Amino acid sequence: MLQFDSALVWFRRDLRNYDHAALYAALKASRRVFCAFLFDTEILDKLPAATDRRVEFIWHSIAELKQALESTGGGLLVRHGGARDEIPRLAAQLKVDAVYANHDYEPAAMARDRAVERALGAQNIVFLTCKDQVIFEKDEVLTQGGRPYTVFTPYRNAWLKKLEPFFLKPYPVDKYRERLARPPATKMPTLASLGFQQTDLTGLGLPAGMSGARMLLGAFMSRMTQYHEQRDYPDLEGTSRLSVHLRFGTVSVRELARAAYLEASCGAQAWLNELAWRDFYFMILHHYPHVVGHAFRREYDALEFPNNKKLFAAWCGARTGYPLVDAAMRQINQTGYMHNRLRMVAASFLVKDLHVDWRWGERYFAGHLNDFDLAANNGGWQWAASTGCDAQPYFRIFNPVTQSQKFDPQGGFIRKYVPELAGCDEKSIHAPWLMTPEQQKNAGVIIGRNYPAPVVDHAAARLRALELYKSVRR
DNA sequence: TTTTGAGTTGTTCGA
DNA sequence: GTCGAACAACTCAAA
Repeated sequence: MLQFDSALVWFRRDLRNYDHAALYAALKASRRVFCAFLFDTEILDKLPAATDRRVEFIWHSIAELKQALESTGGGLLVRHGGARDEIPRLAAQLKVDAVYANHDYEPAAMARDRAVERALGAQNIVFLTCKDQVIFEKDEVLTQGGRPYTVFTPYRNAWLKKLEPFFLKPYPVDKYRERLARPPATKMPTLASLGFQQTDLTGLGLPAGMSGARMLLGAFMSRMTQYHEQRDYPDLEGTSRLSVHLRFGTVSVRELARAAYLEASCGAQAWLNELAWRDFYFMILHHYPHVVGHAFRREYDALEFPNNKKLFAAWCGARTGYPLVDAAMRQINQTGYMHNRLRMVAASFLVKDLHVDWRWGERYFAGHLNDFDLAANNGGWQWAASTGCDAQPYFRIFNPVTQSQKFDPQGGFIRKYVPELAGCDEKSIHAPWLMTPEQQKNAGVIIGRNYPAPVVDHAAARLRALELYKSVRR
C-alpha cells in the first residue's frame, strides 16, 4: 500500500542495491524513491591522513552502487557535507515525504540520527529506520527474564534457536524497481575533491563494492567446510576476508548467514557462530554504551596501567622483538587488515605483556583497520584485556612464542612480514633471541642489530600482569 | 528461591 | 613428550 508520494533512502553502511531493508521499505511505501549518499564531513574531517583506505573503499563502492542504481532506472545523489544539515536540505529540495535509513548502533551515529530526525520533523518529513546490518538486533534475543544476555554462549544458543529461514529472506528490492526515481543529474565528487589520494586497494586484496564482495564470497564458499580447521592460521587463506564488506554493507549479512545456515558442515557452523558474535557485540553496545571508554565490568576501570610510551611505540612500530607480534603489527600497518588470531595475540601482548591500557590499543586498531567496527573492536579488546563480558579470565595470558609455534608452525607468516628473519629455521624463528651468535650469523640476522631483542621478558611480564589484575580484584 | 552447570579462542607446572 | 590439574572464584542463565 502506498503511503508516500516520494521518499529518500539515505545510504550509510549499507552500500548495495539488493537485499536492503531501508531501500525495500521505501520502495514498498512510496511512489517514487530517491537514493543518496553523503561523504560526511563530521567523519572525514577527523581523519588524520590524506590517504585512507576506508574512504577509498567507500568511494569505489559508491561509484559502483551509483552505476548499479542508474542501470535499473534510478540513481544516486552523492554529496559532501554534514549530515545534520545536508540530509534535511536534500529532503527539502527533492520534496520527499519521508527519509529512510538503516539502523546504526554506535552512540555517535545515534545522536546524529536523532538530530537529523528532529530537523526533518520540523519540515514535516518523517524519518524511518530499519534493521538491516544484523540478523537479530537490540531486544530480539533476550533471556527468559526479558534481560539482554551478557554471556555469549547462552546468547548464541538462543540466537540459533530463533534462527529460521524467515529471518534470512532477502528483501526483494527488484519487485518495485520501477519506483526508483532518477535524480537530477549531478557529478559524483572525486576522491581528490574530498581531500584523499588513491592507492591500490586491489593490490591489498581489498576489492571494493558489491562486485568485490561477490568475488570474495564466491571464493570462500569452496573453503567454508574447512573454515573451522583453517581459520586460526594466518598463513593460510582460511577466513572469508569479508569483514570490510560487512562493515560497509557491500554484502548482505542475511546472504552470508543463509550460505552458512544451508550447509551442515562444521566449517559453516563455526562461521555462523562468528556472525552471532557480530550480532552479540552490536547488542552489547546498544544496551551497555558505557563500554565506549569504560570497562564492561566497571571495577576494572580501576586497573592502573603503567602505560610506558616507549613500549607502546614499539608495539605500534612492530619492534617488540616477538616475531609473531611484529608480523601482525606490520600486517595491519601495511594493509589495514589483521588476521583474527593475530588480533588476539597482539591485543594480549599489549595489555598483559606491555601493560598498556587496552583503550590505547583499541584506538590504534580503530585508526588502522579497514574493517574497523566500534562494537566488535571494543568487544574484542575488552575480551583480551579481561575487562569485558564473557572475558578471558585474567590469568589466561597468551604466550607470544607458544602462539607462534602453534599457529604459524613453519613461520611462513612471520617470514612474509618480517623478512629480516626469513633465514631462520622453523624452530628458532619464533624466539630468535635464543639463537647463538653463530646461529644468528648463519640465519643472516643479528639480534639487537637487524632485528630487536625482546622489549620485555614474557615470563616476568606475565607475573607482573597477574599482580596488576590481582590488585583490582581484592 | 535455590540450585546447578557452565563459561571462544590458554599457559604452566609437575608427574 | 605428554597428560592432567591448577589457575580462582564468580556470575550468568536456566531449571
